[in-house]
Amino acid sequence: MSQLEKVYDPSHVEDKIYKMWMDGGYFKGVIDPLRKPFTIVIPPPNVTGQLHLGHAFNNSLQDILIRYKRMQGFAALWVPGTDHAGIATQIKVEEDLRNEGLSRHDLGREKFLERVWEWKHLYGGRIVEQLKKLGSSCDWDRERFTMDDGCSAAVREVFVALYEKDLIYKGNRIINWCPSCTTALSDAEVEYDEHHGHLWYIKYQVKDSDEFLVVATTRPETMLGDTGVAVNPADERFSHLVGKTVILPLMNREIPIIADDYVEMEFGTGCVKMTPCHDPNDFEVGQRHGLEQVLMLDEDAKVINSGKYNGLDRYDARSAVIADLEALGLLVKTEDYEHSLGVCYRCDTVVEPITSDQWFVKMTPLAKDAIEVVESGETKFVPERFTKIYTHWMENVRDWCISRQLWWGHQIPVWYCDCGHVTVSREDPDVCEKCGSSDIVRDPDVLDTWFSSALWPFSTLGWPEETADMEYFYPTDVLVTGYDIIFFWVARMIFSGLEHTKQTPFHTVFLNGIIRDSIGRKMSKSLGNGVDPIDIIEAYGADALRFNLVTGNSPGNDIRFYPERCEAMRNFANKIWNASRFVLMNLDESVFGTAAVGADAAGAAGVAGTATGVAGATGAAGAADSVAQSTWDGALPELLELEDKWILSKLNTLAGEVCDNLDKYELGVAATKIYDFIWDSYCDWYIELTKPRLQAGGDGSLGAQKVLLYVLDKVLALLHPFMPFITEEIWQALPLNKSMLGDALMIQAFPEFTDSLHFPADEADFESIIEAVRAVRTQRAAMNVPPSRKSSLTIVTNKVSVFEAGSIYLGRLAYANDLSISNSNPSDMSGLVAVSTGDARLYMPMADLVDMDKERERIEKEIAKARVEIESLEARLANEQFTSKAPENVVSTERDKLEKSKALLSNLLESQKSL
RNA sequence: GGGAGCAUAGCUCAGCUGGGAGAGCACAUGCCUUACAAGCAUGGGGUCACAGGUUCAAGUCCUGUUGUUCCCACCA
Repeated sequence: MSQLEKVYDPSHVEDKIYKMWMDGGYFKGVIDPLRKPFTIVIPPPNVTGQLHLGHAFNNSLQDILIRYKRMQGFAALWVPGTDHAGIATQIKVEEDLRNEGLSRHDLGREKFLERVWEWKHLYGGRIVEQLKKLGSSCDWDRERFTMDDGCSAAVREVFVALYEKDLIYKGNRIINWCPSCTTALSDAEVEYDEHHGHLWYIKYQVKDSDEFLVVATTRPETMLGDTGVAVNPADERFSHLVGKTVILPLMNREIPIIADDYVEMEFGTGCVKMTPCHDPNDFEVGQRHGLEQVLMLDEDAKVINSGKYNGLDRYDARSAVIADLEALGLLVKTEDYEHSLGVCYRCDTVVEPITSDQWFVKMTPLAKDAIEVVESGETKFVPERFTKIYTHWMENVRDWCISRQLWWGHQIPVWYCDCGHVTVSREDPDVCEKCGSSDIVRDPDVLDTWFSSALWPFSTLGWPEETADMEYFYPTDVLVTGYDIIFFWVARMIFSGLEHTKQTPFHTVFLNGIIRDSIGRKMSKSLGNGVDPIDIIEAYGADALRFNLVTGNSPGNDIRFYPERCEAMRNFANKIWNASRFVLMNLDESVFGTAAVGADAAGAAGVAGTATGVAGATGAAGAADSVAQSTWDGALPELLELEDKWILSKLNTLAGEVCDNLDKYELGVAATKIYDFIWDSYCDWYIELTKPRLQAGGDGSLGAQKVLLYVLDKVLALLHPFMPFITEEIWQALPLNKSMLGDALMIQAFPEFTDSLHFPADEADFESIIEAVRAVRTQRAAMNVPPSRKSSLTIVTNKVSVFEAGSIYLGRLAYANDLSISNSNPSDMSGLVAVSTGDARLYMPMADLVDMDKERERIEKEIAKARVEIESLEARLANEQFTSKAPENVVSTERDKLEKSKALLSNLLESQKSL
């Protein structure tokens, strides 16, 4: 009857289903006063970027949460968008230009920016399309870009507001300079790598004396900019020299010897050369002591202000300086030295600390509330341990350098006038606001990319306008991102949200780890160990990729990625596919009416059709049109068999636990439970159990069909957030009352726990049957009996009615051709092999197949084991400490165990008699 | 110099608020049992890093040790 293919092929399904969702408008976040909103904003990927596994992971998590909440009835909104990624994007376009033999300066600012926009239009859609391949249910009508008009307006508003509150200032301070990107960087944008370098010891002669001071340095070329030598005030070795001067070698400059606590007496020689323009510490010491500032490197890290060294690259200058010092006999010694070096997070170039005029955000006043809101629990981190990392950073944060010497980005809204006045304005001014001169020049710098990202949760919803979206969807709910950008992004969103909207931008920060390769290395371009998610999707399907990423790991932990693991997940998808195929092909047309027809229709439009190449023609419309319909009201049969209650009760428990896990962000645990239920409980047991009923026909068969379909429907809903494509594809084929339910699984109600389907006693009864079946199978396997060899089976049990209820399938599961169930031993025990469980003894006439001596040995062992178990349980229950202190349910569980062990022992002893 | 994570089956990892260890892959044996061989059944394999402690009860909580990874930090 069913024409569904035997093997699930995601490539014929996913695009079609995605289009169906889009056409249905199911991703739209709709303002509905009757519903609660649930909002997630995407961490905007770089507009020039390509999807990597980190994106795939992060966006899978977001999609799971948003689909779950949507199915729960929330007005779910997932806001997508991309980031202009100042440095990264500018570098790429400049690379392009370089291939044409041009630099950005050849084009000029305006032309260059045109080029970047062109680039953006060309590649900006790529990553968005890749996100769709993953199944991301974003509201694409609300897609934003950090440099679109709205976001730019937000940036402008924030800059001016902070300036007016005196929280933004311009200052000449020491900053991190990337000579390759030729821009300033914030502290967060510098990464520190261990580096083996040297420590050079250089002699500085004290003026008018034959004494020398020896300084140690890792960057000898910076001596060209030295303006002092510092010693510790308590250091008696040098106290007589403080206040005197030394002659700076090579430059022959007279510089003072000063005393400052910053100097550690034990380190090096106890004397530190002071280069205020090129070292953050020296800068501060210099400020305290009024040291002169000599800048000795320009923006390309070439030497300036240093006579014959001018124009040398910093490393050439280092060699030259060392050679000259050595020639003069001033180089005392050179030691190998391990130290950390700051490099640019975009291009890995060693950064230079340089004094420079830059714009800064004052952090201390902003950090205060941002700490408070996290410590009070108003904003929570999941996992919780990241709270400490965040607060520690926030408590020690320094002012944020926000100006960048780039062209691609939000240009700083500041205009300078010859009169000295600085105009900072929300609107582009024509004249100086003070003197009225039209001769004003705009600050050429742009803002740090993260300045605009920091506003993302509200700029995307229309702020600073008072939009309906802002009103309804803000604050957002959960921010899902990698722990590696807590400082760059999360922290800055929190203080920005608090400062500008007076609210925390989200109540939960759900952090995910880093994806590593199979041997634990970070994936990187330079290592070439990256895996393209699109390749994985093509090979195994998006559902398999998602399931791989989300199972087997816990929140905040890194993941090693094994493509082979996707195979297991693809197999799981195939398992569901075939189980569904089984259910569909067994539904009775006369009862499910249009159902069977509908199932076929969907199958034809979906898989069977695609397999014959018709898919393209029918496409998404085909799937939507062929939604299976049924007149079945969805009600369970009045008479539920034991196994029906068992599976329904397990499903019910599962639904409760999955909701619970998802609410606690334990996505992996939830996914694993669904996996186990589908594969183990539903496929390996329940479907097998229904086969005899389905073959027998009648009410029993119909009941089984309804339960099969009911459970499949619910479990597809449970699985849908994790594996959206295959679940939707199958659901479309299910004969349900879609006119009542709606046309897509993704908008069905998410199953939850209900008392009416909770049957613990029946579950336990059925477990007795499972246990008995397993015991028989184990014994047969031990005897090497193939399933094809049937035998009679005599079950002796005090749960006769339970086993009788299972008699229809017991024979099949235990490979028996003749079944007898009673509460007393068979009259003739000769030639029987027996296995025992707590509730039954099972006799098979296969004595000829076993070595009786070994069989006796086996039973002896089992008896001994049971006795040990009983002894231990009795001891525990006899312990007054245990019975009085342990909770009642634990004690009763132990009593049950004891009863069971005793029953098992008695069954073992009884079956021993037959040997 | 601070801080954090991790250490569980051959491999990769789950194990939520303490009640007697799981999955996937791998391995072994037997099966084409009419949904699925991308499958079914059965099995082997773990002093849960080490040492203390709390508790009636400890992979699970506390302390320390070792190994490992990472983050932060102004020691030239």
